Amino acid sequence: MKGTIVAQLTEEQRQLIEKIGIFHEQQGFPPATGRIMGLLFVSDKPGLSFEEILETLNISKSATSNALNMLLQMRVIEYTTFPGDRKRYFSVLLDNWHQEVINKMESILGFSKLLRQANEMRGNVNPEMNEKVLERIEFMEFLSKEVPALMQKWLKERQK
Amino acid sequence: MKGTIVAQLTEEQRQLIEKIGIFHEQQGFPPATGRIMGLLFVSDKPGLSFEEILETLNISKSATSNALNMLLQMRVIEYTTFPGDRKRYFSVLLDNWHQEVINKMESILGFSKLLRQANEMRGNVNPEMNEKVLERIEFMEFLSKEVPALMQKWLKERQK
DNA sequence: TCTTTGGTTCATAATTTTGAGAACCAAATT
DNA sequence: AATTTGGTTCTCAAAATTATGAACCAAAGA
Repeated sequence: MKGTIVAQLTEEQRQLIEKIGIFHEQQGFPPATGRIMGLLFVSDKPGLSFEEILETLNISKSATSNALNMLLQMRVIEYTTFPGDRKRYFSVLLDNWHQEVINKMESILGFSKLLRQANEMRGNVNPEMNEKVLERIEFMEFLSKEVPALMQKWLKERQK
Repeated sequence: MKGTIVAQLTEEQRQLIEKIGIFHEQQGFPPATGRIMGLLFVSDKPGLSFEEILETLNISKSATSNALNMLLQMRVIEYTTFPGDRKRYFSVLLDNWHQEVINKMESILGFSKLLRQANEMRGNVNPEMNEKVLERIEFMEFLSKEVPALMQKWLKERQK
């Protein structure tokens, strides 16, 4: 990994990377990890190597390694390889919205199960609260029930 | 605030509070703040005072104050007062799912705007990526467009 | 076999977050 | 006027998170 000179970013690009980074931080990503997402979205290359990422963002090797592995494990990025080239070229995984929505729904459903437990545990001391909590549970369940149909509708709509 | 003896929690309740707390941590709440949400969901009282919260969860006054103010500001809890009683009685805000969904959609829409910028900035060097990113943008926009109708459907469905 | 490449892992430093405890304060009570 | 109540705010310590730099390593190339 010699000191390759990497195409520098414009101020515009830099700013957008930071904004995308901040969005990801708000979703629970560590800063450097969010910035990598920003870079991968902003870059016009089909894939960026470990080295390019590290140099363009000025982060250390270890931070880069950890961040990339985290993003791979979360299935939000992917990489391509080429014969005769040991490098991996990372890019945003763009085909996973389906799975992402499903995961979100599962998380919501998990919470609704906890609320159901809470409702049972509370007994009928406060029926008004039980009812309201139940309403919320049912709304969550309604959402997860409806979402598959919504995704179908989307697929149909953009097919045209 | 004298050393009032507060109804202790069962082990079952304690565990459920922790689970609800962990769910909230995953959504970005600090631990104590998540636990307060757990307590408010599990408790069968219509509202818990500052003192009761602090004593049942064994957290400090300052942590309690900060957490409650944070939750109030996020509009996930509310409080009731009674004439001749200076205390506030805190409870989970249960009527805000509508606003919560709207907020989430706005956040998603904000991200889609960033992606649109990224697409413009990239130009047409990598048309395949542009197209996939655009697809994702449009999916997000589709979601925000469909969600109001979905909420209407929910309202209708549970009216019956 | 020796070196380079493309990373990973480890120890540790810097930063951020979180919470405790004490001081403080205004309104109500004595 | 003094005290109590229901908190808030400040300072600081502990803990957790994030990132650095160096050491390390396996595969490939010279």
